[in-house]
Amino acid sequence: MNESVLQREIRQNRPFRSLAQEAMLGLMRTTDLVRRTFGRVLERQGITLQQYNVLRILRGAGDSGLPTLEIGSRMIEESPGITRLIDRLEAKAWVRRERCPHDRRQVLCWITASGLALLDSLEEPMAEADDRALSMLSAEDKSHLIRLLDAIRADSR
Amino acid sequence: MNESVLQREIRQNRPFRSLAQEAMLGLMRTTDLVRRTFGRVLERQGITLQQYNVLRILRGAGDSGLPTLEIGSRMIEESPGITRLIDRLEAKAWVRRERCPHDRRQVLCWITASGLALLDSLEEPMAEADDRALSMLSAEDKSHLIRLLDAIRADSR
DNA sequence: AAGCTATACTTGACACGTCAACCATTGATC
DNA sequence: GATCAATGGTTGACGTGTCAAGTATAGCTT
Repeated sequence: MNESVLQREIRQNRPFRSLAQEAMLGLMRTTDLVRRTFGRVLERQGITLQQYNVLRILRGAGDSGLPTLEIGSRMIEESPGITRLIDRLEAKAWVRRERCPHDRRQVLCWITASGLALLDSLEEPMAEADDRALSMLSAEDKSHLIRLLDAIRADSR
Repeated sequence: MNESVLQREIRQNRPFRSLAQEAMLGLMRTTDLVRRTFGRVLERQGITLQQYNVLRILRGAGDSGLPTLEIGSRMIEESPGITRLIDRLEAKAWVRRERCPHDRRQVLCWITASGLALLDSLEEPMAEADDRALSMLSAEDKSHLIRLLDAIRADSR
């Protein structure tokens, strides 16, 4: 009877139903772990992972800005969360919002200069965190992991 | 210039800093996706993914039950969340709690008969969800994914 | 121009994760 | 046996994900 790594990790004697189950559980536990690792890097600057993601999306959008829901669709969330997330970013002056004159239903969002400065200061520590989190994998392993994950997402949409 | 799958997915023109960054982002997006898939299966029974995990842990513990924080440590969370999570499970009568007579600081938790029945009824739909989520991967792919994830967790602890 | 539907949010409610502060009980120390 | 630190849990506060319901604006239909 050979016990898997994960099984021992969660002190569960019941065997996995299938490879698929073991992989899904591993996926969730691994992601929770790395998410917390990144969270710790970011919390030093008073920012959360989701807020960081939004700022990066807005930086990518440049001067033209982005409507609220477009930001939401580039993350994975449903809409309602985005409004409040951006409320907090605006409160910290990392984001500026303005009702769009052409279509008054939309609210356009831009990253501010201080938001850009924040992202700059996080560039290096975050790159380090990425590398450290996967330092045990070879380049080939990382590429393979990327391909496997791409495949999972491609099919479940 | 060849654009990665993920890059197109998030409509971001900036290239990834590294393979590690691309893999991390892929990990988070993929997990969010599958988490929501499972969530939809479970919500039909009025239960969340975390509650489901706790019930499974308690089923594994059997008649001797488990102290509150021990449950927490088998999940990934910090302690405070567990108390309230179990409050909700107790409210739905899927879990029973009792202060431990030998060490009155501890609160032991057991899954109830109706909790067990709930798990039984979820066994099949959850197994199906696992398989469907990874149906595009061969057995070899799944094993490889499991190994890669195990390796990541083993080193970041 | 009035009415209808779709779009783009916004708000309220509830489940979680996480931190900090707190309370009760134990167990070791003096 | 009193004191004190450690252990096990709970509570409050805040950020977030998600659903359902509501509001304002656009744009098409008639």
